[in-house]
Amino acid sequence: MGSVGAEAALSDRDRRLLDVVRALGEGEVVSYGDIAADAGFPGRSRLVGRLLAVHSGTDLPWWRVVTSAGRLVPGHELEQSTLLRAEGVVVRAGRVRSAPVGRFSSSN
DNA sequence: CCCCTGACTGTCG
DNA sequence: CCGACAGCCAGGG
Repeated sequence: MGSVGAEAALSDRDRRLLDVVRALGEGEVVSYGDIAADAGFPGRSRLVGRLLAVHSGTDLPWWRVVTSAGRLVPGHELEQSTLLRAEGVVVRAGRVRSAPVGRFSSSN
């Protein structure tokens, strides 16, 4: 334990937000607001965006997070769409098939 | 401490 | 569908 991992520097709030993102499974897509609300911080959607932008590259499945409109992350649409499609999520014109209200599957 | 920017969101036209 | 506005909070200069 004594390792000073990046998480060690995180505040309880940030850690909780990241925890919610990590809890996402394959084909499960939610919005920034959902993450924030689920972590106990309704309305703090911007925090999630900034947090993901900083921590992207770790164990964080950032591609499972989209905007409330189902819009993919600007600048990462191609990569994100590829990752989502690989999980069975239907992506169309930089957008997920419906509103990010939970899990997305080709059979749902 | 002030000001600007941002991987956000909902409303309005 | 898209742009403009307002509300929101945090970080960097």
